[in-house]
Amino acid sequence: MALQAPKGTKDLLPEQARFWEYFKKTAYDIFGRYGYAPLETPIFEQTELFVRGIGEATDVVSKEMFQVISGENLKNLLAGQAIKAKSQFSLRPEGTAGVVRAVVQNDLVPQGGAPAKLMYAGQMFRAERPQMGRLRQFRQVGVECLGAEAPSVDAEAIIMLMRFYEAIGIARPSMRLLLNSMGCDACRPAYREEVRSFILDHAQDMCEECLHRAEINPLRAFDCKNPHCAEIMEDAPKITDFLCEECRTHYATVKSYLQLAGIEFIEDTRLVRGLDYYMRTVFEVQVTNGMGAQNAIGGGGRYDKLAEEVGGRPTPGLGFALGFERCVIALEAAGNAFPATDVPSIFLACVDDSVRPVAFELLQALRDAGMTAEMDHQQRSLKSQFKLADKMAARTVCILGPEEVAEGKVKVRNMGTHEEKLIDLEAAAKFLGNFGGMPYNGVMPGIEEALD
RNA sequence: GUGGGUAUAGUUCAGUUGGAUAGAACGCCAGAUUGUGGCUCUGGAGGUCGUCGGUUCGAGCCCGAUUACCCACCCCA
Repeated sequence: MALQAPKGTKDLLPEQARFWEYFKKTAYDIFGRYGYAPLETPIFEQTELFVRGIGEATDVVSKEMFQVISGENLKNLLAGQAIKAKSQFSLRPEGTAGVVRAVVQNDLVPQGGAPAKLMYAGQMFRAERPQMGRLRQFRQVGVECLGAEAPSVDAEAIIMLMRFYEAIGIARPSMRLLLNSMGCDACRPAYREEVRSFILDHAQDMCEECLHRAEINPLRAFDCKNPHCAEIMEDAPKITDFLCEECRTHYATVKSYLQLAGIEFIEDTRLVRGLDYYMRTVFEVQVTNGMGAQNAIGGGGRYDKLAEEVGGRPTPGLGFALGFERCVIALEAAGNAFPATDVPSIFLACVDDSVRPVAFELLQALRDAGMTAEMDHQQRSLKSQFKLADKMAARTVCILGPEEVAEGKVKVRNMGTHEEKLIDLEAAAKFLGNFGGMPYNGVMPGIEEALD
């Protein structure tokens, strides 16, 4: 059997790869207006960074990371030797930890300095069982703002996130923005305990999974898909009733900024994020139709303690990540095609094989002059060369036959108007440079005019 | 890690209770007066029916195993 791409990975075929480029560019354009600058971090990091940053008990860290190991260390490991912590690497399962590490390491938020606003785009890796909207290698675009605690940071991030979705063609009504506050070290522990005892009080009615959650991370019981559990959790204590004064004010301010900006949101007290570093503001954007089970196209929140966790000085942070592949699903489900990339091109058709060297030479000249040009490479008939030209949406076809070449000419055909003109081979590149950029149905200029 | 589903042409899929040369659409190739595309018409190429084994006079179809993919749980973007 032919070799295949690894499970859970996908090739981005040209159309999709182009869209990925467009997707990144659009994100960087929009986020750039909000002051975010690009940052590229390694695709693998010390495993310890993710363990400390994301949380040892999270699923992402405890069972979904791809380990990276050099051949030498693998040999040592198989021989029963330990690998130094500094040589234990994992492919990044998300972007935030690496960015925060880079901020700390490069001191991008010096004491008293302005916040560092950073954005990234790239592949993430999680060793999960693949399904719709869930791959082992997937692409995320994300932003991180380090060094500012104000709720305006949270609000503007959410605003630009929604702006981005609309810019790439996901209609506002098809999305819903969920918002919640998870409290902070001051108020969350008490709440957490409250939820834990609530679950234990209803132990006989809850699924086994939730009982397990009660001990590990009680808040995750809010995510349980079991309808019965969900029903019970409806009556569970709500985080919003437990927020401390600071968290309450922060949350209220974020909401008021969003309202000011006309961004609709749904307060969802059950929204809890699975990564340990989140606190205070958390949000998630979902698309409801055609997404399968994985309907979150983006999400994020505040993580004011993460920098310390990674060994830096206390630096508040906020960020989000959005999934490229899931956005593509949302776009396709809504019947939206990728933006067409209309590259006007020129095709050189050869009447017989004798003129191929001449065509080949002209082809390079056209490309050197900045045009997109192509010829047949399969000895096809003239007729099918024209079909090829059509397929690549060539506006112009140059016909080279023994007769033309003998006179040092080339015949230029406007595929829209069927107009044909004989011009000198030597002047062809210049002529086509002027003509090639014309609208499909445009009239060819006179030769003197074009060569002016 | 746990369930369920699918596997037939380049692609999307038909294929009746097991029966002779396995079909369609689209795509591809070639023609339809000379050296010229889109539309139309005609013809043609292309399949070890995922793989291995079993039942049977006979298997694309039934049984078992295996692999791959998909979907769901879980988790998350």
